[in-house]
Amino acid sequence: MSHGWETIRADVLRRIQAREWGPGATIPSEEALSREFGCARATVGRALRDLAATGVLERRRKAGTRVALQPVRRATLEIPVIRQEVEGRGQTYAYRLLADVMEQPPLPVLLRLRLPAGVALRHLTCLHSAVGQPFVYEDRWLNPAVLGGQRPDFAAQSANEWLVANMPYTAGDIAFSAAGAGADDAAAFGIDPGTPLFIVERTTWTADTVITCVRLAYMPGYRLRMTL
Amino acid sequence: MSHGWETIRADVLRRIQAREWGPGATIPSEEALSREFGCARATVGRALRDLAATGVLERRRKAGTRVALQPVRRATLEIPVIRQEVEGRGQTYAYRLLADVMEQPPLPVLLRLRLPAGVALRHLTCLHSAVGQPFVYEDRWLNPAVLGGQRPDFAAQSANEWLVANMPYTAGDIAFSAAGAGADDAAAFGIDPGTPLFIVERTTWTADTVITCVRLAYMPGYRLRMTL
DNA sequence: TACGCAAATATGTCTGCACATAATCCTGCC
DNA sequence: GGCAGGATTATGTGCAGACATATTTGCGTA
Repeated sequence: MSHGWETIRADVLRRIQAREWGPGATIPSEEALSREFGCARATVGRALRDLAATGVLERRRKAGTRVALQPVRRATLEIPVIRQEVEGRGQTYAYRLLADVMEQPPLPVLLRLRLPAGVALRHLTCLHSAVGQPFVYEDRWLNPAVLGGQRPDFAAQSANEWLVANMPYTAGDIAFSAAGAGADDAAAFGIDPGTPLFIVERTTWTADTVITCVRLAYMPGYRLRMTL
Repeated sequence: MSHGWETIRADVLRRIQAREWGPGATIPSEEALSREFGCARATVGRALRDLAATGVLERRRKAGTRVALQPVRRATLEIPVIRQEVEGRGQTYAYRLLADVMEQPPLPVLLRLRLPAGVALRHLTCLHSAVGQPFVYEDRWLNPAVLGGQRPDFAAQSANEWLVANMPYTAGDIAFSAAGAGADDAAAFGIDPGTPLFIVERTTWTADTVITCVRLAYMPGYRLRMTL
């Protein structure tokens, strides 16, 4: 009857979609299902665990497995390096460093990085282009301590790429918003101040040290797409 | 030594972060690791599979398991019903239906829904408020066929909530962008046209039928946050 | 009635084993 | 040297059984 746990997952999902098991209903136990499908309990468990991970099912010991009442839509967003995003669309990518200075960051940045006042950080601004057109204007604050003696050439390699290669597997958070172009943004893109721009702000850190805090302003009209 | 596959996952991750196994390096086989950890191969497999799912490892049969060279950042975004998003912050939620008519959608909507020209859809506009302030202005096109004889009262229950309850587990895509407030948006929020707004556009369908296509305009200053 | 403890139960995890599958590696032939 | 095809090998999946753990349920008692 079945070739594999994916078949079982598909069948369970089908029954849910067909309302055979309605929202909130408790579905049969792993044991019962394994008898029905003629396979081991572990195999059913694998299928149900996967559906629970995507939010379709909710499982609790002893209480059993039930169809989620308000299925939370979960979407996984893959955040590529900007170079890859551009080249993945078959366009030519270019990068230019605009500024690289040590200075004290403004208060909001300090708060987000949980740093005391008076600390100086490396402040980088740069421009990513696709097909010669400005694509993303980047404004980054970097903790110089993470360089650890190395002196990467941020004019040649973007800080983002250096970080993925040298400080990978970090924790962080990310926020999306819309904002009117500031003076810097307007100059970078050659547009009027106030033009709506899509903004991404990221903060990353390891267990003990803050690494970087970056604001990315995307070209007017940019859309970030993902699949549910 | 080990209490469970999560311990093993943590230890493997630690070694990767400590550069014991650098980016691109092939790590020992499941067999070797299971001997080292003193557990069954399946247990190691579970840990490595999980790390592969989060993008830290790349696995291929026969080739073995290697540390991802360019670890793709994956973030999982949970998309809540707007009511839950507001109430989850301890704020009072209110909903008001502004319009509900049958009409022919504009071309971009038809294209996204892959419908032929001339089809009429149900066009709903409504406003979600938090603490009495406009929070989201919603502009939705709904395929009337999915109602299937039911006549939900969209003045009392938002179309979104009706859909999660009655047409759950659908496929779809979602896009984020920034746009200047149009006339409708400006009227809904009481702001100047052109004010930058955060826009979410969603299209959902089942295997065979298109369900709905919605544009959500969030209040000025809204930030969508997620954790890496 | 209310409360607390014990039994029952469904999921969570682990073990050991087996076979399937996909790549790579290597050998031998041309 | 180059190529085809088989041997090798690491992961992918499955099975059966066992024990761990979290809850619920129900029973007995205050």
